Amino acid sequence: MDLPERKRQILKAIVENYINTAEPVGSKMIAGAFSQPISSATIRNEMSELEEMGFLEKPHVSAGRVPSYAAYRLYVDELMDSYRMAAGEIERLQAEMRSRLRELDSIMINASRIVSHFTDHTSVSIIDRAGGSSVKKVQLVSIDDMTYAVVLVTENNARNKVLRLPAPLSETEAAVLGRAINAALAENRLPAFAAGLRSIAAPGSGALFLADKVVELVREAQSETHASEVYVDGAGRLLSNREYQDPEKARDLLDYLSDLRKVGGLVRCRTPYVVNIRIGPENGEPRLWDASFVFTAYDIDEQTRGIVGVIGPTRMDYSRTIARLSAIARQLSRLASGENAKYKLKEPGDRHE
Amino acid sequence: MDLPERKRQILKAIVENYINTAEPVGSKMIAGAFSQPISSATIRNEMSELEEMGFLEKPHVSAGRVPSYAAYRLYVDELMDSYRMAAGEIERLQAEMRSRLRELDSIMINASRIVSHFTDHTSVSIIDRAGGSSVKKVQLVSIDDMTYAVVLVTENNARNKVLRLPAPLSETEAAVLGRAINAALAENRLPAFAAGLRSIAAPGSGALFLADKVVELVREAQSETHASEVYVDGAGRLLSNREYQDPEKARDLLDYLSDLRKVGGLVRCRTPYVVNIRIGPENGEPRLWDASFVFTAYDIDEQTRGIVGVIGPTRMDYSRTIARLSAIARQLSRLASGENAKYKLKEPGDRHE
DNA sequence: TTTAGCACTCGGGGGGCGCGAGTGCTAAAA
DNA sequence: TTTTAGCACTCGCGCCCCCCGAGTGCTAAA
Repeated sequence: MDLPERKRQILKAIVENYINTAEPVGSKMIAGAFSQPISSATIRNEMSELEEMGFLEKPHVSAGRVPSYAAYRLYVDELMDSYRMAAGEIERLQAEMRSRLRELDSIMINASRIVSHFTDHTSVSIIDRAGGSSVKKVQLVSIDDMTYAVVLVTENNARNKVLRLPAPLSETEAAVLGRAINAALAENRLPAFAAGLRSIAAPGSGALFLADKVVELVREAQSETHASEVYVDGAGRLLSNREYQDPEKARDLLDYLSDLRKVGGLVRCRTPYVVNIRIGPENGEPRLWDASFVFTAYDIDEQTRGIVGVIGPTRMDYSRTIARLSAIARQLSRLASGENAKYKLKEPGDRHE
Repeated sequence: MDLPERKRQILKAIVENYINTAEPVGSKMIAGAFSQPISSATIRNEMSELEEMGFLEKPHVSAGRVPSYAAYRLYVDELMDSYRMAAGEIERLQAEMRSRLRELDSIMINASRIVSHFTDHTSVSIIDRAGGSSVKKVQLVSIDDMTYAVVLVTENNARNKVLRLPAPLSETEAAVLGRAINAALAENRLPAFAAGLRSIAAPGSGALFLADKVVELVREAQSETHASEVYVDGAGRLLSNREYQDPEKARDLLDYLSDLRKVGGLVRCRTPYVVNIRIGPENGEPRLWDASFVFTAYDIDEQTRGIVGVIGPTRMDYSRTIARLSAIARQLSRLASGENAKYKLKEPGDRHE
């Protein structure tokens, strides 16, 4: 973007002012904010040009100007200073994270809580199994002869699902079935195995039902992020923003956020530790047109990636948010990979797109 | 409550009117609603008596009256007609539930969703392990030699937690440890076993760490409802109510709801299929003073109880909510116990307190 | 005991008004 | 040519005021 230096400075000042005050910015305000004195008339000229270029908008004739989406985009791409967290902030963050994140599988919920708390925005936390979480092992755990827990063991996580069988299955039968399933799984011919079983076993038998379910669960585990792996926290903080004082708007957004599958689908982010920013319409989803979604990924292991992000008004303090998010992501990754960081970590605010 | 019949009718009409309109109710309004003609002056006399008795309040001199908490209490206890769901409604409910609730352990999340959808209120869903969920079996599943999933099998559910060990532990060692733990668990001397292990095993060894963690997890499983077993859905629906148009109030309540532990603590409900109603201050929690919490429990098994409920303004349509909630609870229990209902089920709206 | 009538109360909505922030334009200064 | 000062103009917002009307309590008659 080959915008003359002075226009850039003016635009930057306007965006930052608006971020802080949520009120349209006038020419005098900006004139006062410059080091070398410059008259408000000059600013006005520049501003009306910036408006023609599509960076500013007027809510009405005699109010100041408000940044457009294009302005925010330019701001985060080129104008924004990167914010560095003070030592104290970082310490508080680390302390809080250490105390909360003792177990690996509570990472998601707690990450969400921490992000929301430290950024003062509504947060989203997602587990993303890139290309599927290659199930390594399946364990059938008998609860009673009609009820089994299927434990799927993946790279460094496990999850279980409890199923009720249509017909009883003894523990020894289950053990046999379990071995067969794992053998099939290792050779990657699980669906074939289940199909084969269908011709042998009695229809409606517990073993057949269980085998089918396992195939389904494994497939599910390997495909998309699913709802149980999306978590939203701090929804109430949305309401603190002036733009969501209108209950209609807030309601729309909250409703959207409670559809976790959709929220999970928002994220297409493959490069870890790069902070992604989606401003307004860039999100696709109409209900997010006046919201921004800022998120970043962290590695949990080679197959699994966590994503944390915040949702707030387009007028959010991007540079603070970015700094905090990436600090949190680095910490998370460090904790997830057991302190002995296998992955090269970037400095906060290094890159974003 | 020995209130004369006419006063009861008037109070009932006022409460119902207010539930529908959210606006203070005047004497004429009520006079018109009666079958035998009765003058507004008479109503006014009655109303001012009801006010003295603490059932009505005046927002200001020249508005109508608004029911007090006591009035809602009396209303749900004695005045309210019980609402019966139409056949169509029940069918839709059952269809939706069948399609959503295939797996047992997704009950909580989906129950919440269904309740929110059918009652049009914010819903809460909790798993309550009355007196602890007696862990029947512990399974150690190796992910790699530094990482294990501990699967706790309870009456008819399972949950797992992934732990990273301080030192490696082979799969065969884990199997031995697993057997020992289960033996100890069966005889209810698990803590003693872990303590004994401490004197034999090397400090900092994987086995010791794991054993300690298992003890901790079992204890945790046996104690309180914990955060991962509380789920809130449809938070946005709060904002549809006139009383939460004020973002301040809405924010307070949403913040409260996002503290899941606290929400879990709200519920002290031991009798299943009885709809409990906590009106305003009855909830204890100050942030719920102008909200009502209506909930009911359903049996999952002898040890485990699910709780579903809704949170809304004190002016909520109690009788519809009660009918729907108890229909949902009965369905849930039926599904959870595999259609062959072991528990005697009540009719909807039968009892509540 | 009920009812009609009446004076009184106030909250809320609408209209009018003035303030002030902000703009665009023009003309002079740099 | 660019910057700046000056000025007329616009218009949203807050303020005040006032009136309307729903609703009340009281009193006196049925």
